[in-house]
Amino acid sequence: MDNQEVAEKFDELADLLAIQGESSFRVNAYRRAAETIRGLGRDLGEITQAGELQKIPGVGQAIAEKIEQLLATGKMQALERVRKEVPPGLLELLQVPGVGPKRAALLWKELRISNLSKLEKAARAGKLRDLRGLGPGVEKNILAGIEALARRTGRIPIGTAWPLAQELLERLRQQPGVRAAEPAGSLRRRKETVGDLDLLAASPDPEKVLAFFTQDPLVTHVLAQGQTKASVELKGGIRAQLWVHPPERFGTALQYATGSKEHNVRLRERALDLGLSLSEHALTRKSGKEILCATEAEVYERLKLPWIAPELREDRGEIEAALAGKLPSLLELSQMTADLHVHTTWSDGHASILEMAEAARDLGLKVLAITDHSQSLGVANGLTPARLREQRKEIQKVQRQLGDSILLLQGSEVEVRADGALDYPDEVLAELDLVIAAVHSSLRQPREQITGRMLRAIRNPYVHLVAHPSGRLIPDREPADLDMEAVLHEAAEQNVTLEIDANPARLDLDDAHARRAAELGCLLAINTDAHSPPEFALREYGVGVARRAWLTRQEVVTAWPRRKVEGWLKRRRSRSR
DNA sequence: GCCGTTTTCGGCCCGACTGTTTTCAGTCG
Repeated sequence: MDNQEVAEKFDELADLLAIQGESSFRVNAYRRAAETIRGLGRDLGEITQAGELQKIPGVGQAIAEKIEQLLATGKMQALERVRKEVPPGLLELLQVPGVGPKRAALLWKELRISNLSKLEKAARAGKLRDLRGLGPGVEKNILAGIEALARRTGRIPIGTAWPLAQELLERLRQQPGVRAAEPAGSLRRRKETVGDLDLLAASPDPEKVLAFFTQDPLVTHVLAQGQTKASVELKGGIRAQLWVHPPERFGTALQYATGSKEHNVRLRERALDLGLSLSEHALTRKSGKEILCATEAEVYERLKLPWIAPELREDRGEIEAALAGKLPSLLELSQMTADLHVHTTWSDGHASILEMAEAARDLGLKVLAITDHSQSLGVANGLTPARLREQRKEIQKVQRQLGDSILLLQGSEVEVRADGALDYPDEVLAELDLVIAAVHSSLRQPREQITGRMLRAIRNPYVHLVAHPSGRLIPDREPADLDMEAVLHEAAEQNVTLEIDANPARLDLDDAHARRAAELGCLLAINTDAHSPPEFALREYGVGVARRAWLTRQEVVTAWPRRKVEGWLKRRRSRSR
């Protein structure tokens, strides 16, 4: 059972107990534990064996025992018990906007409603309005909620959400009176997927801005429009909401809307410790006097903290680090110097070596590795050793054409075969400047097999880098069942660098594993895996993952100066002699 | 259920909104 599954069990336990009317503090303790477990980047099994479960924040004796039980038996007694007491269908009721634990319990107790379809039937029959605390309004909202649920699109990949948000924000910024317009929520924190687009604007005249927003060409429906907030549906069913705050309160507003919820809870506790109350409108002294913050930096300053980058705001230790003066100096897009994984028309790319090299140079990159597919990947027109040698000549030709402005490397994205052997013999690998090992097939092998296969590839002395290690595709393909902790340890041991594939459909490694990799001493490389020049722009999503993983320039090979990258290539190679 | 250089017991974040109410409960973010 992996971390994700354990987290889901605790979330379920929390939901069920909430329906039972259990103390919200206890319920929250389970939810917090679930959230922390999701962000660990290290297998709970490992942590259990090391006897370190209770070192996880929010995990005490009781939760530690439940985790151990889950890992050992696949079940948790406490959960099994409440599952018997609460009809399982009640959990899906919680998905309906307007139905929380209290109402779910009421619906069950009074009307024996135990699943969504029964709820819908009862609502249509007008039976909900007679319940205590409910009325025709709630009934109508619940029906609307059920319909919204039915046409709900899943989470939106950041690669879709970010450009849409930028387009909306750009138009807002051009409106007179709009002093600032920024993304907020998980979008600003650069999560790999977002639920909706949270946008924030500063203006002394909110209603005018909101009216403009609801008229945007991207908007298909206006779901709600008040004095400070509007909620709309965009093409493709994506939801967006805009809050407009007065400029002098924009700092607290942006801080609040950026979240995460967990980070904000910690921040408000911090405020209370300092005799202040923090809300989206202001910091308030006990006397009732407000302290207004126009910028986020002022909010953090008033709380006697350095400004914390949005990507870190997940309550994964950033507050403690800030207090200790140990926040990392996060990697920035402008620091990127290299891309070590791109394709050309030699395999399945859409542009020539020259076109890719010029595009990279124009973006200011100093090193570019041409890494077309290896021979066994027939569908992608993989290169035989003979074609590989021809390609080398062309790369050299382009290098002469472009001169010193950018260093071109000949690499290859070499298939790791089902048994862990690489797709070229050693003498061919030895001719390459850069060898990337990558798994594209047999991704559903059992854990032991695919882990062993990956470890064998990492131990190959010619391998510099492992591409998109988990093989996942968002949202279509789950990651391979890898023992990632073993993979990261071996990579650290063998001095093999791990990729953060910047394509928003991959973002692989993910943030949690990238952070763990760095903790273990691995180096990382942010590559675009570009198949055409415009895809170099995807770098920023890889940088987002790296920042969420607390990475600094030092840990990211593709942010190093050219000389240092060359040294890195040789250092690995010297091990192979 | 967790947590503690104020505490091993008694706390545990904030406000808007909605619909139901005559002062508040529930939900949401």
